[in-house]
Amino acid sequence: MYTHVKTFVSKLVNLSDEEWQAAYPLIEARRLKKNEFFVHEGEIAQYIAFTQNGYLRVYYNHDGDEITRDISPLHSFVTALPSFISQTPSFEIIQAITDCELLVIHRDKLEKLYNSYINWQKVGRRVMEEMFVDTQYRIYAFITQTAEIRYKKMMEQFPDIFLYVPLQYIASYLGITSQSLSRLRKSIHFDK
Amino acid sequence: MYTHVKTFVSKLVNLSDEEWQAAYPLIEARRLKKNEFFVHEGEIAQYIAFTQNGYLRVYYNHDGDEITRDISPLHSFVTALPSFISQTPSFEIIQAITDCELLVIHRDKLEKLYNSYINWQKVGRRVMEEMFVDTQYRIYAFITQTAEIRYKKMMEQFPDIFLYVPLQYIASYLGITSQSLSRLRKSIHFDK
DNA sequence: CTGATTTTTTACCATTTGTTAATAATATTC
DNA sequence: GAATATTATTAACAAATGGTAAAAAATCAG
Repeated sequence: MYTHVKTFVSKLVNLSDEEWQAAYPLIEARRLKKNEFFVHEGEIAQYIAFTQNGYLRVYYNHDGDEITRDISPLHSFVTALPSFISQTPSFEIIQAITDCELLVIHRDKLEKLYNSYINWQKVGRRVMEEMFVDTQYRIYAFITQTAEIRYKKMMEQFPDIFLYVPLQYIASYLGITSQSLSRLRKSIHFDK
Repeated sequence: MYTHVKTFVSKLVNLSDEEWQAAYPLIEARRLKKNEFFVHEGEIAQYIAFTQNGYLRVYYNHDGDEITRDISPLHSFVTALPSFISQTPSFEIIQAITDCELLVIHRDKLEKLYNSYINWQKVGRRVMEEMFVDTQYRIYAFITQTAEIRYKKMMEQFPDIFLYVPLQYIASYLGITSQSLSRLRKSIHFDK
């Protein structure tokens, strides 16, 4: 059950059996059907999720458009961080793109884990560092690359996402309209 | 001497006097003249800085262009994180835009501090969380806003930066060429 | 299966931004 | 302060992307 999350975390921090044992009772399994919400708009995000299976989308409503900030890769941590950190209503919405199996932990229990084990605190720090670096690369991509290149690189890096995720979400993630993505895909096919 | 950094950190975590006392001997003051480097290309980033005074620019060389990922606000933490974390040669370059007064701490000493005090580990996590959230907002801005709006918001949020930082760096930070920024500034003036 | 809904594609034109090149303005150095 | 280097602006054209509307394709619900 914990295979994937242990693999993920072990790459960042080496935890003892005892430290893992302390965490297990705090973790819950949760299933989401496609289109179900993990965080509603205006709700205070109480949980952080690790995706065992399936894909989540993080987005918000902007003048009637849904702006997709993130499509979770398999086996990654997801939460509406601004809300989760400051316990304020979330403008970000998290929804299941496919049926999902999640491991989730409640904020209070995570806080307890953080405060009881310096190594879990360290996991929190290391996870955030990695997420920050990933986001930095995405900013570099926005500055230096055209939408076409961003699209091609995304296909290379996350080919699985294209099997399950509607193109309109991918377009928004890439920072373009779905019409632009269509045009771009067409021109790529003719290039070959 | 530590006023600004204490103000900054205290907003995230409450540290005891003892915890602060443990940190002081590990912190060094460093001055940089305008255009001096804090991290050279290819160097392994050994230090993280807090800007007491002055502005740093984080950028990298891309096909002969310098791509500015960050212009440090006053009183903020700066490092070339990918290099700092993994101790690999840095593709990111950090350079002083103005004369700077920095507080710096060596990676090994920071690591020691992290491993000795759970609350310092927590500071590391909280700083990363805030930086991650800031970066997320920047991604939303790239997706939803035109360069003109990004420029206007940057003027509101960091008016001081415009007093000291060449426009070409600001243009790159905004994801456009300096020519585009010029055109955009011109049209804004006529709007009023 | 079939009608309804959602998603994707297409087309046309408008807008934004990039590219190149030249000039103007500003800062730096001797 | 004059010469040099750097930075900022301008212009004309090209390329990328957006907006709107409609059609086509795919998916969903009963």
